[in-house]
Amino acid sequence: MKYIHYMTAPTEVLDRVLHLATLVQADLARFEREQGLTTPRVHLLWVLGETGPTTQQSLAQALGVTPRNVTGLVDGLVASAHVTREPHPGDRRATLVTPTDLGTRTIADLVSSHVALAQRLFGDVPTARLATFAEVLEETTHRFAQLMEEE
Amino acid sequence: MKYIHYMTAPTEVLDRVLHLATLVQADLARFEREQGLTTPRVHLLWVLGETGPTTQQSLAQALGVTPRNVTGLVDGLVASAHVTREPHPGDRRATLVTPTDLGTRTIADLVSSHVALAQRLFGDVPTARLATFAEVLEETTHRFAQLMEEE
DNA sequence: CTACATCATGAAGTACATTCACTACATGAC
DNA sequence: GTCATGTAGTGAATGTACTTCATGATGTAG
Repeated sequence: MKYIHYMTAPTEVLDRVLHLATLVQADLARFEREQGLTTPRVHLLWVLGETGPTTQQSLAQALGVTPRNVTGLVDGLVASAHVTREPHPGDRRATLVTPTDLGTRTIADLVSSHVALAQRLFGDVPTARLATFAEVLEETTHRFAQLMEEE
Repeated sequence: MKYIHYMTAPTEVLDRVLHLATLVQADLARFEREQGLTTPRVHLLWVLGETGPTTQQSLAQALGVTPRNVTGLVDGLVASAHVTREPHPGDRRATLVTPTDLGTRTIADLVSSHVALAQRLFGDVPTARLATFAEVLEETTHRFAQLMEEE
């Protein structure tokens, strides 16, 4: 009854990757509901956790969105008391988006949730198989990044 | 260049999976720009390609959004002439969202782009390695789906 | 000091998504 | 048949995310 027949072997593998990505997304959505946050705001907090206090320009670049959009995201996170805008010590135009105590705790929860998810997913996979899995992933992403370059 | 085989950490593997998902997403974004479509609309078309003409209720369930939202997505796809609303033969309340010629062609392009991406990603991976990769994926998603059930 | 670039934001617009209320229609009980 | 109840789709209102364009404030090179 299906309109489309597309199941070749590589396609099936890609579909499984996408399925896993969907499940991971669902896990993140649970975290977001618990914390009363949204995906873009969590993404911003994640970047903030990696870099520490950052200008909105840098955040825009890291998130791949326009600076104007970061203004809106930061507005929301200020309203929910996850971050504050601090003056940039060396540039009076810029603000340093800085996590509050709540923000720091949220980022820590996010990281531990991420690690726990990885453990649940891959913790029981035998070492040799997991190594092969990771290698194929690395080769694949590397080759794909090269293909993107060529265009 | 590595001579020592360090044990692969689950978190590192998860990060690689997410990285690959990001690259795939970027490839889809290219398709969307070319076709003048958005991710939710492409998703709807994809489902339509799998199921054939469908009620908006079914689409809402398949997409995991509210029926009201499907109304809006279908409005957009009707405006861009990708689908039409046809009367449901057995239920005068319902409409059958049906791809137009353009919609059918777009779905075909989407599928072939999907297959081509899979080929570019996994086409050159040796069969045995790809099989292990797919197995780990399957075990992982299966185990994870079970863990989600228990809560 | 002037010219130009950069940081953040106001204004305006589009898309996605929600909830709530409502109309039209279907279906099972009597 | 009629009545109660449920289902399909949409209008209204709202919130978030995202964009482009314009502007004020500040930094920087000449």
